[in-house]
Amino acid sequence: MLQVRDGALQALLWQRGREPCRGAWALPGGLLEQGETLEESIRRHLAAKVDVREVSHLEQLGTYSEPDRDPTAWELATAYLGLVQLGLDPHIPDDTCWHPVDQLPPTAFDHGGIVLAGRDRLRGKLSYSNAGFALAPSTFTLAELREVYVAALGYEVSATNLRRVLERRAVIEPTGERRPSGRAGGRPAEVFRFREQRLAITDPFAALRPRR
Amino acid sequence: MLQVRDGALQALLWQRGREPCRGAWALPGGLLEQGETLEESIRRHLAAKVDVREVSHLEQLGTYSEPDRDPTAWELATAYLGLVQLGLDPHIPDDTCWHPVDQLPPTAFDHGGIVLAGRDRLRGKLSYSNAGFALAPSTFTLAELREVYVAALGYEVSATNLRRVLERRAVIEPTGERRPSGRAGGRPAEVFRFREQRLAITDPFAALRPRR
DNA sequence: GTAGGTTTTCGACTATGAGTCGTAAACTTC
DNA sequence: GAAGTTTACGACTCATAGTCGAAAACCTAC
Repeated sequence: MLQVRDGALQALLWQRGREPCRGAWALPGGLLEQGETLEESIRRHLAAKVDVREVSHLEQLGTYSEPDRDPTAWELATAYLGLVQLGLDPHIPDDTCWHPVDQLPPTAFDHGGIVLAGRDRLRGKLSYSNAGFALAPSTFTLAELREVYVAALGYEVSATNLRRVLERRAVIEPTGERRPSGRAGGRPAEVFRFREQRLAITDPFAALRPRR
Repeated sequence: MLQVRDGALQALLWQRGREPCRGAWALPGGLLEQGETLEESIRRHLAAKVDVREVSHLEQLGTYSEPDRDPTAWELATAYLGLVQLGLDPHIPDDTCWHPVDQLPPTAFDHGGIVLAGRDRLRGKLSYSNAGFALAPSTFTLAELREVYVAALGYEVSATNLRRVLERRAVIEPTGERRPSGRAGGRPAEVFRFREQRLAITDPFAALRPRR
């Protein structure tokens, strides 16, 4: 579960109370039940930590099968990447906490690597899909959207470019509204929204494809 | 397992001899054993059908968990995408056969969808990675490489462009050799090779990233 | 040996998309 | 109203990709 908070991309982890890996931080999850889909299982276990309705996107990341990933038992794990929009602040239990993905605490099992894999997957998708919809609030100004992209990608992006690129690809559209900027005044910003609220690849690569 | 054969992208399938799905075409695979990695398991089962040393690339595709994907039992399956270079012709058993991915026969379970997912994954990676190394012969002329890309992508690509793009990204390099073209004569073609024989992302997106 | 046919290579031109920058627009506060 | 702040937008430049045509380098046949 990833979300942009305080200008940084953060992951939701909980601190294990018992062995193995007591005290280490782990991803939410648990065992699969009979006749259950992996996605159903993830949503069920996730529900113990957050309100699942606040998860705007969920996709399978990969299945980890190293025999020694759990020192006490032979267990496979299928990891999912979940995204929460900026601004939502789901209620979470006491043993649970958001951690910046670039400063992870000691993690249980291979969960640290999984978080980084999720981060990288997200970074890729931000460039060739409308994945931003799952991180940004439902409506936003360009300055706000820019902050989301900066936090998630880890490098500067220009608002001018961001607007041109996303508007040309028909990923975002203006709502027609305006929103006064912060307390310092200034020209009110246009309000935008994502056209789609589910993942769509933005016709990725003109590369190598004939024009007509 | 995908390979370009006869100018088309083809998948290796075997025909089931017994229920369930008797007579339908299935992907090679089988059950995971204790203490085994998923990749080890795939290689072990694959070895029953082909010489695994001829598989130039293998990556995890996804895990399928629909409860009714196998009508007789509740089973999860983790699918892998394997690639074989053009020109190799692995020895395969009698019940096994290559099928063009765009004209699949009736398939067992959800294997048809898995093949299409593998095809789409490949098509994406051809555009933003050096994945071509796993489909092309170890050395090749531009005309040959073009045929590989056309077969895999499903649309025309220009040899001029292909060369410029892949050379600029430092994905391929000339070997210095030349190879006389087909029987009709003509200027001998330069021989190229991929720089890397393992998957590498080709610094994907200048998009949104500052130049300096 | 030369002429004609074939295939590949390469340069020139064009189109498009992206990065940068500066200025205008539209507000706030004093 | 003046000064300050923030956003929007146009103009310019650069990089990359698509297209086309001519030249290069070979073959075969006469």
